[in-house]
Amino acid sequence: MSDVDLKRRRPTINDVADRAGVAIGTVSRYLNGGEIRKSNRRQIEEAIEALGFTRNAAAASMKSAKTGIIGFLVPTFDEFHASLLNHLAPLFRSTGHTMLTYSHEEDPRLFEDAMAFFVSQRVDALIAAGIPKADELLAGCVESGIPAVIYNNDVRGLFLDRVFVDNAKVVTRAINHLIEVGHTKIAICSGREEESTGAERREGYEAALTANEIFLRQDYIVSGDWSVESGYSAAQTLMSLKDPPTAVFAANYQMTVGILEWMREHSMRTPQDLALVSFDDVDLFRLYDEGITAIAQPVSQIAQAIASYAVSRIENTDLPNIRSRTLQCDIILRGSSGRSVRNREG
Amino acid sequence: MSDVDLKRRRPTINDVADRAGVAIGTVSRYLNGGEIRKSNRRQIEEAIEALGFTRNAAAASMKSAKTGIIGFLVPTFDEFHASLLNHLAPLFRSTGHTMLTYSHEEDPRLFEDAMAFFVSQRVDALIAAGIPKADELLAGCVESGIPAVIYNNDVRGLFLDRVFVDNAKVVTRAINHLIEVGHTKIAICSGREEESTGAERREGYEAALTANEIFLRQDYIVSGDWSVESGYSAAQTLMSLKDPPTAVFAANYQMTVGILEWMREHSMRTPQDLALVSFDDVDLFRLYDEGITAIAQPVSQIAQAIASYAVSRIENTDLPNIRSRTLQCDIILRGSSGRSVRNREG
DNA sequence: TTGTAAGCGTTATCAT
DNA sequence: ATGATAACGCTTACAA
Repeated sequence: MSDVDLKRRRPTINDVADRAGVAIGTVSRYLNGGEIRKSNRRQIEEAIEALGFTRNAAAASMKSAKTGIIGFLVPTFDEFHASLLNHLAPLFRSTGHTMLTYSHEEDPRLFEDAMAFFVSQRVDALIAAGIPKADELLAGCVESGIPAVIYNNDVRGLFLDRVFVDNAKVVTRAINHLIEVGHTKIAICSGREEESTGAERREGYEAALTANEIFLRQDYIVSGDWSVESGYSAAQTLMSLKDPPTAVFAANYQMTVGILEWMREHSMRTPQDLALVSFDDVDLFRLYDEGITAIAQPVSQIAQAIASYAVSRIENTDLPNIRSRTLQCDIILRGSSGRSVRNREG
Repeated sequence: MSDVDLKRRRPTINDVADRAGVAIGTVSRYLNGGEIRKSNRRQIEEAIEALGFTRNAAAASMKSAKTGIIGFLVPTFDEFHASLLNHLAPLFRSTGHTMLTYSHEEDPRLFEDAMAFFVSQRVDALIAAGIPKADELLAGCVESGIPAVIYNNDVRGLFLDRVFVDNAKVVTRAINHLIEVGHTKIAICSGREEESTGAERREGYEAALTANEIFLRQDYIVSGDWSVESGYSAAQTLMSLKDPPTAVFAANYQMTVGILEWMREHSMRTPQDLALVSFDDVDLFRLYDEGITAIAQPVSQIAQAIASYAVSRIENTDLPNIRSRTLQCDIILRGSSGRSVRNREG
């Protein structure tokens, strides 16, 4: 049968058993780390080596419930997720799990595809950022009994573990800092308000102004959509006002990049022409000019919380309560929020 | 049996068939898009909905050879890979494939784990950056008949499709640019020379100097390991020379960040104090000061080449020849390589 | 310790 | 178009 040559049928546990002169049960036990007579062990190892056998995970996972796979639904491979994934991978690895990613680009249809895919793969757990409309989709996963952990955006009313950061609180602190330095004309370039991160960051902004009895000017509140472009046009909008702000808080990294681009094109510098504080901290902010003051998410802690929730649910399928963890962010003070020359209120 | 409630046994095609009052073969045909009598179709859809059935991919892939999965062995989620993955995902999606990532952190053991995992999952194809020692590992995958595409670093002697960029050529052009602007004391912070990208980028550097009859000073050649730290110490080393360079080429993004950090700490600016050209282009380089001249890899084209090689091999398992594609990079001229005041050779 | 055999949830091949 | 049934490659009792 040259058929074997052509089709390259992969060797199975049967082939290994044949060649080693033992039963398939023995080979299986060998593969799963059971006790094997020394001579047989050698035979089996020889056979596996010679045949180039590798266990078919699909077949294996049909009997044993666990696949060892944890599926991560990545919105997009941005800096935050890149960092999060880099932290998460070793954590899952150390508990014997394999993390696989599937990117959905925040498209609900792709999110659904991703979910369906992971469910069909019978992953042991799912990690996802809550996105608008995710609730219905995640509900199905909850019903099917697959443990899931969500982060970033809340999804109400589902039996899921959650890991968040205290967006509102840290933003309030950041705005307070701008106020202390002398700013009163403080604008915000906010993210999508349908997402709880977007809403919370804006709430934090408003809370700070209110607490300091600074009037909430609607023209200082510009809604972005997290994108670089929306940051760029927010800067444009704000700086075209008759009474432009002296400081702006941008609710994420990308929008800050957009703002910086606009400023560069208009030869404006920070903090002299506009003070700046950004959510998320990246290389750029450390190196840019005198530095961009930024809110750093505790990525390592976030990763740890996610991993521990996921793994504990896998190992103990009937933990009765939802767990929820809200972590604190740090503010990294840099030049962009420094005292500026001409920003004292007249 | 409350057993069902507790264990939450997932509904199978059998349960669906029972409830719909048809045979499992019919349900299977429905699932795979076959012709079904209208009344039955309705019954089946009702049953699937009511039961919350989802096909078990593992079971399915036991009979049909294809899994529809393409495995990507990611070294680390850095900016280049983030971008590459973002480009690749939709391409594979459009051909009906699912791209999954597994990160190996350039650790040969993890690389091996990743390979074994994907092979055991019977992925349809594998994408990997060549890493040193990858050859032995990838050899196994070639033997087992899984098509693979490698990029970035070459791995000689294996039947694999390859996608590269012309590292040497573009670096030569970049160095020529520095020479044209008046530099002769040009240093390099090179990457790992065991990797072909590292070696080629250095070769490009040397070729430019040689062609311009500039003596190759060994003290201007500092070996880094691609990391931020190695860039930082390279800057330190170079600028401590009695006769320091006036320009430096850094072989990747991270090392440039390290160099910039060192320069910032020592209040040096670019290009006045040190001209700079970097491999890889990122937000930072566009926004930094007067900008950092950078070599931009054609990520979109790289993704397209990878996807087309992978998909064509999956669809036609016996393409006789290895395909190889070498793409050209662009040089984005910015301020950091501008004519500097005090860099004319004395 | 080992062999035997019964599944696991699909797909595919038959008749019908 | 549908139903019955034999694989697919493995794990896991159970018997030996």
